[in-house]
This record gives sequence, C-alpha cells and structure tokens, in this order.
Amino acid sequence: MSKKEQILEAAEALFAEHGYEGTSVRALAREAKVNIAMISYYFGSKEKLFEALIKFRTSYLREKFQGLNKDIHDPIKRLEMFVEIYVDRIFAQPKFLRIIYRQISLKKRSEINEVLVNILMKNVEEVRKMIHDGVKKKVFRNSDVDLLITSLFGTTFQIAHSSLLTSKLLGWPLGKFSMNNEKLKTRLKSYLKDLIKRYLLIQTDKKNY
Amino acid sequence: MSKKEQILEAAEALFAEHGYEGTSVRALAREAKVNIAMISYYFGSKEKLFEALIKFRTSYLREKFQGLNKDIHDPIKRLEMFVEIYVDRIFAQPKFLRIIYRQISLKKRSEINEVLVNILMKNVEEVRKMIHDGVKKKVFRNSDVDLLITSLFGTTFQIAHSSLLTSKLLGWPLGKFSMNNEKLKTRLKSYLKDLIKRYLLIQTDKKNY
DNA sequence: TGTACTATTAAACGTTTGTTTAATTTCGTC
DNA sequence: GACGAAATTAAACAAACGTTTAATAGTACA
Repeated sequence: MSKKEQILEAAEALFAEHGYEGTSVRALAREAKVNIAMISYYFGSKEKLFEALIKFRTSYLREKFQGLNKDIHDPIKRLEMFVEIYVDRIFAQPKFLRIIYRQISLKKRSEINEVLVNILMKNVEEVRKMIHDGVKKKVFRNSDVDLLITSLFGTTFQIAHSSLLTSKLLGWPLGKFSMNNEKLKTRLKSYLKDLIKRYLLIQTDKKNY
Repeated sequence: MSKKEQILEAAEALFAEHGYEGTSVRALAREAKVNIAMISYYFGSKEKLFEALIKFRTSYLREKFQGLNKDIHDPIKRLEMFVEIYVDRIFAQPKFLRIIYRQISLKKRSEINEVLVNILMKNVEEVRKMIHDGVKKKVFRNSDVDLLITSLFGTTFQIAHSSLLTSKLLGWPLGKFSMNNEKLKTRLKSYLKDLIKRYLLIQTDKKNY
C-alpha cells in the first residue's frame, strides 16, 4: 500500500471517528505512519485531502447501479433487487457514510456538499422511477413515495450512524455490534423489502382497521 | 434574555451549523454579543458549555411523555398519539437534534454520549411497549419491531438532518424548505401513521402478492 | 457614601493548529 | 558511480485556538 493510500485510509478512519475538525493533521500522520509534511506534499492541504477522500470513495459509487432496470420488469422484484444492492453497499463502507452524512448536515454552502447531495440523489431518483413505474402498472397504490424513500435511506443510515445507539436499540451487548454483521444485513434486507411491499401494495381487505 | 441564555442560544445555533469543533469560542462570543471571557466565566469552558446546553435542552424532554399510556387503550390510537407528540417535539427543536446526532456518531466514549443515548432510548422503550401490547392483544402481527422503530426515528431524523438533501428529495425549491413548515409536519405525521399501520396490522388478503 | 460582591472588559497567556521550509535520503537511469 | 528527480525528514512558521489575568464598571445593601 502506497503512502498516499495509507493517508486516505487513516483519513477515513479518523474523520469517521472524530469528525473533520476533530482530526488534526498530526493525528492523521501518526495513524498513517507517515511524516506530517507528506499530507501537504501529496494532497496540498487537509481540506483537499478531505475532497480527495470523497472523490476516491464516490468514484467507486458512480459507475454502478447499471443493469438494474433492464432485465427485470416486475416492479416488486426490481425494488427488492435495489434493496439488496443498496444495503450491501452501505454495509461495505459505513465509515464513509458517517463522514458524508456529517458533512451534509453542516451549513457550509461548499461545492462538496452539492456534489455529495447529487450523488445521494442519484439513488433516490433510481428508486423513485421504480415505484412510479409500479404505480403506472397498477401494482402499487398511490402513496407518499418521497417519504417512503426517506424511510428507506433514513433507516439504513440510522443503523450505520451510531453503534452505541443501534446496539441498545437492537438489544445487543455493546461489543457485539458491528457493521460487518452478516445477520443484521440479512435481517435489514428482509425487513426493508417487507416494509416496502406492505406500504406500497394494494390491499383489498384488512382486519382490525 | 440574560447573557447566559444568549450564550446558550448562540451555542445551539452555531454547534448545529458548524459542529462543536468547527465553532470557535470567539465565534460564539460574537454570535451571543458578549465578551469572550463571559463563556468561561459562566460555564467554565467550551466543553462544559456544550454539556450545559445538552442538560438544558434535555431537561425539557425528561419530564414529558407522561399520560400517554393511561387514557387510551387501543394500541393503534396510542401509537398515533405517540407519532403526533414525537414529530411535534422534533420539529420544535431541529437544531438540537442535529447536534446530538452528530455527537453520538462520534467515537468519544464520554459520559455525555451515554446520557444522550439513554434519553433517546426512553422514547424507544415507550414505542416498543405499545407495539408489544398490540401484539399481545392480537391487533398487530409478529414482525421486526426494533427495525420499525429504527425506521420511525430514522425517517424523522433524515428530514431534520440536511435541509439541502431534504429539499431535493421532496422536490422543493431550496429556499422554501424549513423545519417550521406546518404542511410537512402534517404530511410526515400522516405518512408515519400510515406506514406503521400498514406494517403492523394483520392483513387477510393482498392483491398482487 | 462606603463597602462587598458580581459582571464585564481588553489584553495577554501558553498550546495547538495547518502549512512551509530547507536539508537529506532514496531510487531509477545513464 | 554520478546525476536528477521524487520522496522523506525535522524544524520552524504564523495564525488561531481555548483559557486566564488583572483592571474596571455596575449593583445591592449598610
């Protein structure tokens, strides 16, 4: 692993744990096992290192999400497929998710916030299209699509955001929780699929309602 | 308004916008229109000011949530009532919500994180009890209660978290979005009630499923 | 009016911050 | 093995940080 990569990795770890402002360049250098001057040498500044990290991680995101609309025409199956891919992706890089969410919550009207929100919106648009397609095909009822999407993203984010809160919420011992947890991943996927279907599908009869 | 209150108000505004580390004591003094030394004079330090803000805002939260279980025995009505109160509360102090969420996402094993999580967990336990009661009364089906609660909180938080993202998600012009928006509040309440009922209630027949 | 206490101020404190410097080492190429 | 460019280093930089100081202003009570 090159020194440049070492720095990027340290940045992701420390920014996720202590935030951008809470992480000093000296701490970064220590974590990356690199001389402090190397950060300016490779990236120019701490701010530019942050931007480089964003670009590095999102470049991986930009390409994907192809071939999702093409093969499958059943709106339900397509949504389920989306949930699979989306949850996998989030669980693959929970640190980065925390960083970008913390970033967009700040009232810096910076270019980077626009970029991040636009990337997130790509996923949103993807789902929106799928659901509207389902409505057109009379598989889904008319409902509050935007807020359902908000729930989809909000639920996943809520889990990734704080391991302390999530542990307590799920009734797990503190140490046991981890975003690598395969069981939780599977559980979240089935839950989200179930939730979406129950919310969107047309129901002809309901008990106790 | 006393100077102490001025400082607390400035702290809430600036911590919400720029984060704790991103807010300097000088910026706080400027915003509160007090001399910089007043912050140490009244609160001891920046860290203790943060703690004071948390205590100040959560003391208001601690008392409430009484009388919610007593009058109403219908699990559905009770959950709807909870949604009403909960959404009102969040919309009443969105700045503070952003602050505490950013705080608990940090890996500081501080006492304050434990306190915050415990307060949040009180709400969680409240809902959990209601839902389990509904299951016992055979009004609700067996389902993933913990993740439903995660969705409840995650959805609300997602809206409060970033006005830029939420604006785009709801398809609103950037300036128009505000957490004071009464329309959005009503909309979110009906959506959450609908979502909860559709997920929890026993359904005897479903079309296209 | 004088006294004791609180509130408020401008200035200075020592640290830490992000960044740059200038010197040295490393390494591929001739 | 010598050269030139890139990599790496320790040290220094000014600026900003949170906090404290010592002096002054304000206020309540005798």
